[in-house]
Amino acid sequence: MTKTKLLLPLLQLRIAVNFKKRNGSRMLIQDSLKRKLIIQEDFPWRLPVLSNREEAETSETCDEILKYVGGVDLSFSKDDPSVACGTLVVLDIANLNVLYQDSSVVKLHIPYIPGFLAFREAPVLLELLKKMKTSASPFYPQLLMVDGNGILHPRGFGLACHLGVLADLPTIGIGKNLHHVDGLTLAKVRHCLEENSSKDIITLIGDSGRTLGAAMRSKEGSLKPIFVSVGHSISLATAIKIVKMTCRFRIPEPIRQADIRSKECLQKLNHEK
DNA sequence: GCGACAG
DNA sequence: ATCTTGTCGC
Repeated sequence: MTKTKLLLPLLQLRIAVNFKKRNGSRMLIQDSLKRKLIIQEDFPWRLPVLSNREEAETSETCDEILKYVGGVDLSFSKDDPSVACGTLVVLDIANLNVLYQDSSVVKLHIPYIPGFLAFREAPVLLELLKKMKTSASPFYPQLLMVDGNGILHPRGFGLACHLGVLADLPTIGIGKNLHHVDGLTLAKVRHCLEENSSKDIITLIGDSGRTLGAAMRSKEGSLKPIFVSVGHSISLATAIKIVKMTCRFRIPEPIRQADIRSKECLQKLNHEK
């Protein structure tokens, strides 16, 4: 009896120390990957003109035009939270049709810790991208939209940045909830949105003065915004344009489709059991 | 010390 | 992330 009363706190202490150590090394990894991060335009293509897309398709120039937009998301099993399905989709930005889809069911060993989402989710998604690249699919994305933040992150290096750097792809981070960072709070954001009710986008500037992203009412008259931030090799202005082009509903279509299809994948798996 | 904390 | 029904509206 007394033994357990003594050992329990010791075990908890050990666990807490290990937790701190692991996150410390993860912070170092984030800092070192961050040196490769590009926060400006760095891609070979240009945006399509959707109002007259016929013309854009057969443009006289030989410039590359953005067409293949990827989306990634994970869903989790309700029975076993360590079982997840990662999905990669690629849509045609001109009509938002799904051109490619692939899913992978995996067992996760790393827990979700705020600020360290990438260590849990990135491995599966990178594997899906790698598989697509090595299979020489003609639809390999020119840009990736990620379910999670970019530089809107405690150390300026969220999941979207992590994936962008490691996959060497332009990425855009999309948050469905605000990660409270650099003095930003939901109350402040709501206040700003109410003040400028004419605008559907407000820039998120932290206490440090840095521009971290944008809160965007992607659906007409919707109160709940989405949070757009730069992932890799793109500017916030371009990221916002692309998000607008891909929003049929509140969540941009590439991410929404990845979400829907990853859930379907788990459903099927459950059904087979 | 307390609260906050993407998915 | 996940558990959850109906319901109000275009």
